[in-house]
Amino acid sequence: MSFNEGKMLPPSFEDFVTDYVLASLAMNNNNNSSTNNNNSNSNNNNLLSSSQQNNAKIEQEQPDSDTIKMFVGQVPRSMDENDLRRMFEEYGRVHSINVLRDKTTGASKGCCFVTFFTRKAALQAQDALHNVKTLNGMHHPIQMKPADSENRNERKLFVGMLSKKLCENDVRTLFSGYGTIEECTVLRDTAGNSKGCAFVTFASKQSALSAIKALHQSQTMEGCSAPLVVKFADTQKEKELKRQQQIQANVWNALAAPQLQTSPQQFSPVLSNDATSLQLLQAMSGGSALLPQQLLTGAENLLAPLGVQNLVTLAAMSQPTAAPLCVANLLGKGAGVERTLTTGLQTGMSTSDLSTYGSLITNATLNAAAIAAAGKQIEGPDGCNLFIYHLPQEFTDTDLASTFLPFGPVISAKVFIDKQTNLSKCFGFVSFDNATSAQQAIAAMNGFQIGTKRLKVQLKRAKDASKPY
DNA sequence: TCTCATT
Repeated sequence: MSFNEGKMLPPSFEDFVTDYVLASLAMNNNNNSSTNNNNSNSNNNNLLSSSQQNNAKIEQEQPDSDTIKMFVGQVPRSMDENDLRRMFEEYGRVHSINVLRDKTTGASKGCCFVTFFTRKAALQAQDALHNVKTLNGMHHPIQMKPADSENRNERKLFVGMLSKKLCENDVRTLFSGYGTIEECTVLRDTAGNSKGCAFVTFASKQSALSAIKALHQSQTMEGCSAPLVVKFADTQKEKELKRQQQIQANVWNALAAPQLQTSPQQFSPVLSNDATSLQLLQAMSGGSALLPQQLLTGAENLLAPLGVQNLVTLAAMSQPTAAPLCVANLLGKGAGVERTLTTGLQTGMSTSDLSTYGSLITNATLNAAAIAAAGKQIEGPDGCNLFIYHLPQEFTDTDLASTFLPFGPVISAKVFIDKQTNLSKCFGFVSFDNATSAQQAIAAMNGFQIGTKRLKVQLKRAKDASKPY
């Protein structure tokens, strides 16, 4: 699906972060390189027409059957299909090129596939470019190799707890007895030192399995705290999962930070400050390779002053299906990026007006405190009372109230405290004055992950529900 | 201790 199709869904928070950051970077790039007179501004417009042209060519003439489709990495994001075609055509006629792009933003992911008409041209290009030529602005040379076949992941091993003294050839030697090695890479830091782990891809899955059987935990290498690890490398899905967990961990760090008591005024200045917002987004997105490293350091500290009151904001932003607050609008506006998000859970919430948003938060915080101060639990009508389980240990009545206030008028919020220990039992009740708000809160917050646990948010059983008659 | 990217 193209990013400029009319029926586009509201972008996920992840995509928004990417979009926002890319837009910011793009603006900087344009400013910095205004003398270059490059055409990166019009990339998106060119995209559709160029790929249509490619499609037309594909129908007319087939490449040789033994040609190799190549994957090409370390491509500047500013290069489009036309730029790349020009580069590759030095090595032979190019059948097709496609730049890998973010589905939502259309921004290049910094890599592409290229298919030459002949195998020979593909290999010539690889010879001339792979680890040889470094494209403008890149810190590493072009990486060019046959595109991954679908089953590559099940032939690819991750090797951990490897002595840092071993180089690629040492690792190859170690694994050579189990089958043909297609690729072997030792992971290194920027200084070129081994990170103590490697990837080894065998030509067959059977070889990979043999290597695991024979080598996993077979020895403890020099300088390693645990025996050698040999296992299948993470799949794309697993990496995505880990990334999500990292996001939640960052959210959790923000919430569990010691400075939980914040004044209501603190929130809107944070949002109105572009640099801080960016850092907040980075911390929540688990960081991104796109981002300058120095901005990432200390992001958790920056998050701390936000406090628990904004769990719902964080929840909304990291969970695409639930977006009760339109923070994206505000940030987009602040960065000079036009974006429209029409989620409007409650009337008036979809405003792009920063001051309105600030006062919403302020009111919510004050209300939350007031509700918590009311003390004991009040029941709403049937269908308006929620049972919430897996709350963070430190969560207070006020936190609970402010978490659920954006979904509607909360008349009561109570975390249950163990009488013996005075500690939270990690569950509580929230009551709204209407059932719709309760349903919206369930839709948005049930399953929201904090650390390794997920909030359980469901209707509290009606008082007489347990009675069988 | 999972690469910068794999439609």
